[in-house]
Amino acid sequence: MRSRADGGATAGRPRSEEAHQAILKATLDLLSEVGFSALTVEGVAHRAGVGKATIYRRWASKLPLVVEAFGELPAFEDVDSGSLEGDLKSMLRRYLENFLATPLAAAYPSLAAERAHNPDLSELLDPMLKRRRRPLARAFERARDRGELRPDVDIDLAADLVVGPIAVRLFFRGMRVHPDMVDAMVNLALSGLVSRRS
Amino acid sequence: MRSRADGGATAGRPRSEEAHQAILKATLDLLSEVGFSALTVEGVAHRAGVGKATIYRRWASKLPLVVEAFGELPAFEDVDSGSLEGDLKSMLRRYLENFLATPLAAAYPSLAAERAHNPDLSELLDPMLKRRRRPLARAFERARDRGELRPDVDIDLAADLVVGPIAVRLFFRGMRVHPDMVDAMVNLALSGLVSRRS
DNA sequence: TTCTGAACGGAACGTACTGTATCGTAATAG
DNA sequence: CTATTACGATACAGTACGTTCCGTTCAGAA
Repeated sequence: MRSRADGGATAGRPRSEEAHQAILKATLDLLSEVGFSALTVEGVAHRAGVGKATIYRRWASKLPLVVEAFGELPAFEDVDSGSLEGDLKSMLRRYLENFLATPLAAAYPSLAAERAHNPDLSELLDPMLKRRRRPLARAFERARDRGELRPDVDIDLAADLVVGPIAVRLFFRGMRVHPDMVDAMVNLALSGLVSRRS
Repeated sequence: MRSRADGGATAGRPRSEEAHQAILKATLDLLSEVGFSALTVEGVAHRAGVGKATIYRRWASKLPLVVEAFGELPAFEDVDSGSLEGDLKSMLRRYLENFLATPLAAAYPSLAAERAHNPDLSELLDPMLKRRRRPLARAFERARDRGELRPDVDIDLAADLVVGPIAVRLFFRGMRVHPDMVDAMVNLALSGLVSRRS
């Protein structure tokens, strides 16, 4: 995920992997501290102890840099507990436990907003988002194979149903979602809203 | 929602309501065209045909200006169809029909991201977000009173369950959500994911 | 009517940042 | 060794922020 050609084995000084990692780390640290809007390439350069040109040799601008840094943040992890309920609760609990230790809350919505006016960004983001979501999709596939899911359920939409409430609370309402809340959320998505009376 | 004191009835030239509305309109137009990041106060001033100082006399910075403009964007509208299903489908369909005609896709996530590093913003946003969500909450209250909801359902969480998938698709996945998709989404939230076999 | 004061658009200003270019030095391959 | 790429630090032209200023306009008070 290098936005700029990194040159093959040619005569010349090789790119410094140390600088590369220092830049990504500085980006994540500053995202946490000041958020996306206030993040500057100059600030990243200073924090990472590199020259600005070093950053611009690798990334065309702030946005692709933040996209790559974003890709290093925690996503859903594979869990196979034997039941959909177990998978979902475990996965979401893990995600939430990681959430507060990362700049996800500022980075993810900012990237989402940028993409509304930058179609090129979708090409960078979509594969990454899909990858990050993959463990969740697998949990649903297993559930369908086990006959746990209603037959007419669209798996993609099902995943959105489970992830949606958490995303709204974390990202849009700025709420603290404690990992213990996961149970109630998953239960609700699994059993639905309507009274069994109908 | 005036961020700067607007002076009572004193001797002096009164604030121009025309300028005020022109500024808000220019803000929304430019949000649509260039998004939050690329929106500049200088650009808004030029588009609205006002001086920069005119904007800064009313709003401390770009952020409160965008917040006020955001508050003018479509939200959920009150619908009372007699059933929860009818209410939800109607409300969400209306919301989606309006969505594409507004800069919601860029503005809302950006404000959400900003709030992660600006607690003061929560004080501006929270009342507004609550107000925008109120019709939805009322639909759930009516449903509970009619006995349509399962007795243990938390209304706030229920609303998040319904809104969540749409929010994820609109804001985070950059998907086109056609108003006709509303039926499947609401049906899924109402009936849940799990097979009736269990 | 004049006086006072707030607001107006346009412009100037110091500061910060963008993205590019440059420089002397460093690290490689051939 | 030469040629080449990369490094950090710095300079540069351009843009935008937020503040200040100016001449003009719009209102209330006297």
